[in-house]
Amino acid sequence: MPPDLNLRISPRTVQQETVDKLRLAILSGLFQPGSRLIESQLCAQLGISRPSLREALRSLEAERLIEIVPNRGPAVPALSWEEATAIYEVRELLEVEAAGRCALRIPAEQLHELERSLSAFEEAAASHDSMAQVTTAADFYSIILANCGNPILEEVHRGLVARISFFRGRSMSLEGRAQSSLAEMREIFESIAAGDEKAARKASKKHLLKAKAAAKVSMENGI
Amino acid sequence: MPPDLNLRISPRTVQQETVDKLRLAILSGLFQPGSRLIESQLCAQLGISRPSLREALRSLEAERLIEIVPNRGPAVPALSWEEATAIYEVRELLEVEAAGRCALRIPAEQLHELERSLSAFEEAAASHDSMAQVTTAADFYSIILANCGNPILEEVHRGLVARISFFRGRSMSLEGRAQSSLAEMREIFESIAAGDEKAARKASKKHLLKAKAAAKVSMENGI
DNA sequence: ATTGCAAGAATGTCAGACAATCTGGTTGAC
DNA sequence: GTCAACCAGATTGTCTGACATTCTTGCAAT
Repeated sequence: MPPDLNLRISPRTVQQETVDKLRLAILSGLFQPGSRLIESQLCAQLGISRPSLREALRSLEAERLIEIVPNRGPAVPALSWEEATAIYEVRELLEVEAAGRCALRIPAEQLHELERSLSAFEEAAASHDSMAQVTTAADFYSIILANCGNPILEEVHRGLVARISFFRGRSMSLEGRAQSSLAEMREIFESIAAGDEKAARKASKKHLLKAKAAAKVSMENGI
Repeated sequence: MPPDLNLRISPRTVQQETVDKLRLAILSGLFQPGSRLIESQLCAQLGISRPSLREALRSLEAERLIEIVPNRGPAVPALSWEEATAIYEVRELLEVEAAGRCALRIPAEQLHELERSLSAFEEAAASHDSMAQVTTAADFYSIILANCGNPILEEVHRGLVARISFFRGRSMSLEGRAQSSLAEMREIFESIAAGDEKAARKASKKHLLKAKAAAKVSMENGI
């Protein structure tokens, strides 16, 4: 038997496409937090039937990207500051651990990729494009999480980060935040490159605390 | 405006009931890992329609309790040891943190409840009823997670524990594991009762490492 | 202005249908 | 006898349509 090349491309189903489209719409802020989603409208816009849409909505509900109240339907939850804080705290736990592990085990090639993503963020930071900043910063952390050696850590982290995407855009556009963030990320990168677990943990923790503080400021100013 | 009394009991929908029933069936081991779930059979057994069932299955898929491969349908995933290890590692992160926080902030009444749950486990451990042991041990940790002050920590933890429920039953029935577990849990409880964060973390970590080792042994022996 | 009600909108749930895909066993060729 | 192709049944993916229940909203009445 030839090795399983995983060539059997699993066909993308309507429900998968729909979940992806809706997730993207939520993460990019197309649906305002607090706004309700009307099934019939979404069906028409996406060109799919109600059963398919409802399956997709259940997936997103389980991801906590939307809330479905019986007889009221789905809505994008408005994150309270307490909830956001709780998420930031768990994120800290995970990211610090991931950064520490990464320092001990990241392969050279992936380290190079991490460096490239840092450069991409540097460019975005200079360009004052806060959307690009969020994306490239997310890439940076994705690489760290992907190389920490624990796929569950990565999976849980991705789920949590998605839920606070709303804040990330806002906080990144704070005066000076991008530059500060860049310095912190560079410190993380260099600690990992040096294989210094302890320094990587410390730098990662510092970065997250500052990010949390920035998110708080932006929230208090924001609304 | 009067405070939100949350008296509006949200009606339980068919899909919620179904998710709960199926989740219970999976966690209790009624569906063997690796076995496929046939929609038509489940519909008949549960007395519901296919759309409702499929919504429930999507929820469980997002919880990672089942896997749905396009055109092959849902199945209970057979956890590999690597995956289980990864889950145990993240669980350790979360539980250690929760135990530490708990030591600093648990209210007296909840502490008492924790003590009661410890007694319940003690009783179960003496009775050689491994099902009761798993349940009561889960209760014990639920109380800790519920009082750590971070609902996200609790939520993520619950999701992870559900995925390794299969192992928990097996490892708890190992010779002497229940008694050993009891001693470890008592140590955790006493650290928390004393308000000693550091000790609580340490005890919690020790407990998890042993649980992981027990799970490994039971897995290697098991199949 | 507040309350109550009625029309409309939206959701929860079901039944039935059909095409696409997978599975397993049978047939046929070598 | 073994292996490959193939066919029938089973199963899933998706849609349409329908209807009862529940929520929302605007209007009317006090």
